[in-house]
Amino acid sequence: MAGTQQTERRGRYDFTAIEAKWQRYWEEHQSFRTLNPGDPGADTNKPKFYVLDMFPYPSGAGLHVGHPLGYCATDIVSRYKRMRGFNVLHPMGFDSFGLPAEQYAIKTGVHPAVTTGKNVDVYRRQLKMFGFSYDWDREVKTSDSSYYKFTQWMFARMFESWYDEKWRWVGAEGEDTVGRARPISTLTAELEAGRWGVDSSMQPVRAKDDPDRKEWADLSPEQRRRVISNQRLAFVDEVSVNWCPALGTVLANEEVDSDGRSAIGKHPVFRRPLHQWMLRITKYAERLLDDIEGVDWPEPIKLMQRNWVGKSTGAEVVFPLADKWSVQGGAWKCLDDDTKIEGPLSYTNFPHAIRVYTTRPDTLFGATYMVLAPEHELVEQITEPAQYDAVSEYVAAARNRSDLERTADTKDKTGVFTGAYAINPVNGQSIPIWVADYVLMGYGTGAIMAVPGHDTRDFEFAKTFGIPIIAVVMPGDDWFESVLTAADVRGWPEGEEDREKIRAAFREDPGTLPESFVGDGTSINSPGGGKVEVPGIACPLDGLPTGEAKARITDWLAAGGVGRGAVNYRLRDWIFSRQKYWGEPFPILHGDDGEMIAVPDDELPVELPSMEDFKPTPRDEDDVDSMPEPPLGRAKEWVTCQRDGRTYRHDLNTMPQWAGSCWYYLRFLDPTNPDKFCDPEAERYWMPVDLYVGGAEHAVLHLLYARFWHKFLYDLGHVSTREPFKKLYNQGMIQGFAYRTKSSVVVGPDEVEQRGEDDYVLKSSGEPVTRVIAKMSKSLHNVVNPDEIIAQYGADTFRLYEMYMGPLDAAKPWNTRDVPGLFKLCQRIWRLVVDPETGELSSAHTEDTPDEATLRVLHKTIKRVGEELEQLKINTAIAAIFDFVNFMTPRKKRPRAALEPFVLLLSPFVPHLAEELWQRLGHEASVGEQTWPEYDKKLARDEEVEVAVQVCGKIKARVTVSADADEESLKSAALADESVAKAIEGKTIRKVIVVKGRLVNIVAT
RNA sequence: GGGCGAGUGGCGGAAUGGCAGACGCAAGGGAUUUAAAAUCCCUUGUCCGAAAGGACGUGCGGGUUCGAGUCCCGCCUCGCCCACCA
Repeated sequence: MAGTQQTERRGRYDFTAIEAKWQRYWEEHQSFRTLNPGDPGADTNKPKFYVLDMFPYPSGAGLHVGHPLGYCATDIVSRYKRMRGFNVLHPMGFDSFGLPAEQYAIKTGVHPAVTTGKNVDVYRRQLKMFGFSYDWDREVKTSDSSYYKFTQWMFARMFESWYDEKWRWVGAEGEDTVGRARPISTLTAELEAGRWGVDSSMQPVRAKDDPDRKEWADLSPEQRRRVISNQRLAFVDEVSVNWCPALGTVLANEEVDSDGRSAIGKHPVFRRPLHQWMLRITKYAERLLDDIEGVDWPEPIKLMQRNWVGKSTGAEVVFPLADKWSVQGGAWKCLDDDTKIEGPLSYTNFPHAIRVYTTRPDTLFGATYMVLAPEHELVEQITEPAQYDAVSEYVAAARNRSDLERTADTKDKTGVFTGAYAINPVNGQSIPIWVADYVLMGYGTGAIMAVPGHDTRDFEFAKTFGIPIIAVVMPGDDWFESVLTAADVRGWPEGEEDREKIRAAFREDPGTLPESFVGDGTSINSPGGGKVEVPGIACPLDGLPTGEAKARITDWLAAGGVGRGAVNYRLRDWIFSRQKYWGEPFPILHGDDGEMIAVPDDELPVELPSMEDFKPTPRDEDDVDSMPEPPLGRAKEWVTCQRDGRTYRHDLNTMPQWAGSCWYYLRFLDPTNPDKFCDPEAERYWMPVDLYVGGAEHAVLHLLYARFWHKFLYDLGHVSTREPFKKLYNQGMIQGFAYRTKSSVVVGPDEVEQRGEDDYVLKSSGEPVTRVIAKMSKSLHNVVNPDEIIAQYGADTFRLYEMYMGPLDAAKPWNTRDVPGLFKLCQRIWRLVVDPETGELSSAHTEDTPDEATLRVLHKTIKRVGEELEQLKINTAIAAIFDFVNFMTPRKKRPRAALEPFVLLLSPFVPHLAEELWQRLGHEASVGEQTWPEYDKKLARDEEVEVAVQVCGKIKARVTVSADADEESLKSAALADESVAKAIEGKTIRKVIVVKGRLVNIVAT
């Protein structure tokens, strides 16, 4: 008995020992160390391939099975590419600053530096367990001061740069580009030389573009400073944020629940305008849009980025306030004696007016009221005394509602009338001005002209408050038909005459229909000039199709000084500061007089001070209006510093979670460089990232921020590519099982008992439940920890299982029950080579030349695995491996010449097992250093194929023919078949379709 | 409300417009074994049939085509993202 066990042990597939052995080997031999150009021994003649994972955020829970999905895939690609002769860069690091670490630290009372360090160690240990071929010498952590030194350096560059929108230049990649970031010094040089001046809104302008400009020399130092800070790409501005007094901090929108309370602790959250650091990402909106077209990303992700930037075109229009202006003798006359107007009226200098943005200037004649956002600065000025109480009450209420609350129900429109009126510039009519929270301060100008006839929101509002609705665009018949059908309004008439009646009714009062018409059509009720005395020539639009009407009226607005064509983006500038402890400090010093300077490069990093008490200061929940002081404010010694005999204070904010991940892929190229974020030669060699794999949850924010950051570095000449990530691949989510009761309560697997096939009941009550697929979550107890799976089956099995679950980009449920199938595959592969009894090479092993059948299967497998890998179809590549093993298993002879190439094929998927087998087959060097096997085209292709024969599309027979049989011989072979003959008996052959190597279809009647 | 995906056996999933269900899991049968595990072999979409064989089958309804899981139109369900963006 003991003897049997011993021999069995000697030859069994001992994955624990094998995996430990080879992980040690790789480490000792530095198998995955990647050389940079210039390093001794580097071979830059080889093509490069940069495979990047989205580095993890090291939370306290450790890796879950979702993380390694993408990591397994990139590891397989890396190993494959190495064998294909590429220099492969495959690094890993940790995104170790951020809110969750701080929250965890607050909860446990342990300093975030300590918990983060521990978590990183856990993650690193887990990642190594999988046998991933990372170059661990290149590991980076965003919370290391040697790393964030450069995050700060880059921020300082943004602080000291402006965006020159007029700059035409040919970029490093040869494209002609308009607009780029340039150092602030270039702007001051232009201003000081008088080539540039400052326009009426204190924006720098070229001298030749604005004859009325102010000269730099005439500005006070204070004004000059303001002009410059308004141009910085990193700047401080007052913005409306979610302020939670109880937590003592500002929260991101994602951290506020739909009930307007904080996700953590359920404390009230208020909208407050606060000074925050902002990054001027909006300057890059157009380039972010343009360049997304040139990258190899999944189309849905590209679309999401486009939508996030949200470009729209239309016009900005001036609506003069009715009590300040009148229209006399074909000109605007200002009734306010104190107002002095210099020069002709234009969109930018028109005083006492509301400016709006619209995508539909063609509907101007249908504007029957206006709306200001509650935060709009004019609300206070224009509200009539009689309305004052109602308006301020409404504004106060809106102020305290979170964005989520405000947008939660979009059906019920609320608002109040200000008592004031504005003049519609196209027809001189006065229309009422309302305040309503359905207009957002952050988009366009924070004010709208409301056209209830042609906008769903305005339509609802107008119906609620009894405001007139005018039709100014006539839809086509389809629209009437669908609206009337949808609303179940009977009696859509048949005749032309009746159609005309419906159209007339719409023309008279579109409010009688169930919804507004928002599409394109033909302008009506827009007569223009003659009817009312207005300035300039109010151009008539009647009869014009929407597109033409837009163009015509935009020209008229510009000519009359009451508007101009405009482009708008949904994208906002990036709020870049947090009032937290665990993040990068800003490299900014504040002087007593409000002056801000960047910390000089040679004094970076600005180290995060070590603090015992890193918690935010909680405030009384009712203390809504006192400003939060960030935790860094308590590091008294750190805060103040002396420079040139003056006292400065460090900025107390820290950067958001996203900051470090904006450029980590660049640090991997040269991770220990103390002087530069990365050596330019290394950057030119490795960039761009050839394959970037990660979850779709980063589809917008991280990927947009990183692209912006990269483009900024590109503008300043620090990187050589316009885009950082050439190809992006989104791995799908790994889901878990859950169970739903009749009353739709979802419970986890631990509350359920399985009684039979697809038969589950609640343990507590015996109530039957059905199995459903749900997100893995702590509350459902369906989270799977990879450690357990690896302990039981090994890393190679784990890798195979995750890759075999389904397509890499699809969401799919984890089912532990399927894992043994892949373990069995490893064992079967093992036994193809090793005799399980003796541990020697299997007795079927032979040095003979493989027979033809074996060669054919082998070469087909080489072809299939390679082709599937190139397309990241790893699941079907593994299916090909199964096929090979299924073929080989029952064979009496397993020639070395067939097994060796197969082991090479295996090595990206199951690297430990492949190394062990390779060694047992008598090789010294690592399997990873071998060259990927080539297949013989002839052998990979079948000599004979079975072709289906259809009669009228129904399969009647199968015939075997030579693979390159031509159409004629295929046809005759098909017709020669008995059952085919029977099926067409007595019929005439109309047509024969022959698809070479596939099928023959005989059409007979 | 808008946008984008996806719906194929008991389950995970294959299938350049050309033989639906590769491969795996689960299930059933057999060999081996004192027995079990492991291993190896076979069966396994549904319905009718003893069998040969036949009919039906890719969420539902239409269409294009010699031929549709795949393309087009309309609907249903699920998932994800955005969400009053003027």
